[in-house]
Amino acid sequence: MTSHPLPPVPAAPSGPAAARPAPAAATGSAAGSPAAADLHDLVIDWFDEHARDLPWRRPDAGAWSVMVSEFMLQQTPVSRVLPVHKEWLERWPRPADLAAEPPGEAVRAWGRLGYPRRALRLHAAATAIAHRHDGEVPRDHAELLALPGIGEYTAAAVASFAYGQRHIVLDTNVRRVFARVVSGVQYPPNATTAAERRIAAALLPTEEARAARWAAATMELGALVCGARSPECGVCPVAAHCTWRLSGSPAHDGPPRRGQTYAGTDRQVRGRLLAVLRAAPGPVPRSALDAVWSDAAQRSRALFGLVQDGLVEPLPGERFQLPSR
DNA sequence: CAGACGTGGTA
DNA sequence: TTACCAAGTCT
Repeated sequence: MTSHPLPPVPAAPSGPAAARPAPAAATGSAAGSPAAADLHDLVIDWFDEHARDLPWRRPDAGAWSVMVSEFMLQQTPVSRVLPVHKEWLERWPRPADLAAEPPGEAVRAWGRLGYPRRALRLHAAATAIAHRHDGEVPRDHAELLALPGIGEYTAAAVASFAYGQRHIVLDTNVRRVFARVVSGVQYPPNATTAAERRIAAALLPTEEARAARWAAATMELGALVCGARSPECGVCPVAAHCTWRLSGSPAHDGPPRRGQTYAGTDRQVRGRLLAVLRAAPGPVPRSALDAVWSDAAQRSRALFGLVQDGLVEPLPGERFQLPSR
């Protein structure tokens, strides 16, 4: 089954509004349709053959490895997570190992992954696990959701990937795949909608292990084939079933999808400030922090914010360090 | 619900 | 070079 013969995929129409095949008009919920089972086979077979060999997917990877990877992968590419995840698991093999160190060490080891509050939350989550869950990453979705830094997606991802449970795992990759294959649009809405959850629920395989496999497979398909910028329909296992493609791959219409500026923002200043703290072995004087940004007002605002967020600890004598507790 | 929150790669 | 994008969460 690893050599599932992919059906030949006709080239996408390149001309203007060239004769488009009638959009497989809303054939209704894919729920009961036999097409659902077909999709499962096609995507899972593709996954069997093309899934990346990632550390947190190996048989010997425990729930903690999966959980750490999920935190790191929130808004950060796999390629950048790989080396840091390895360091973390070697240094802190279990939640209790991380919990035993000050949160500042988590922030320091987070390096340049970005969004360092995730490091703080992961440390807090590890502490909660050590104290209230006997050191074991909880299996229960609600208990996972109650941990800091774990939201709807991550709770479902850990329960599904680490424990093989049946959950709706809706991340940006899966949402994009469903938007195209099922809804026939290029991109999903900005925020997850009830309609998307309904589609995901209808498509989720009944059998538990298969549901977990499906979750990982659809995510991987979105990451490797059905990319945001360059969908490679030529190698897509479900191109023949893709509503978006069958309707001529219409471009996204509506308001711009995002708008994420960075240069000159408080975020950039925070990043520079924290970089100084991470590089220093101990407390640093305010003068060292003053050097990273010329605008004094913005600088102090950013520093204040970091202290408020618990990412920086102020010390007597105008000195600062990463949080010691 | 919109906006804040880091960083670096790619088109 | 600018702009978008990368396995979200929290307020």
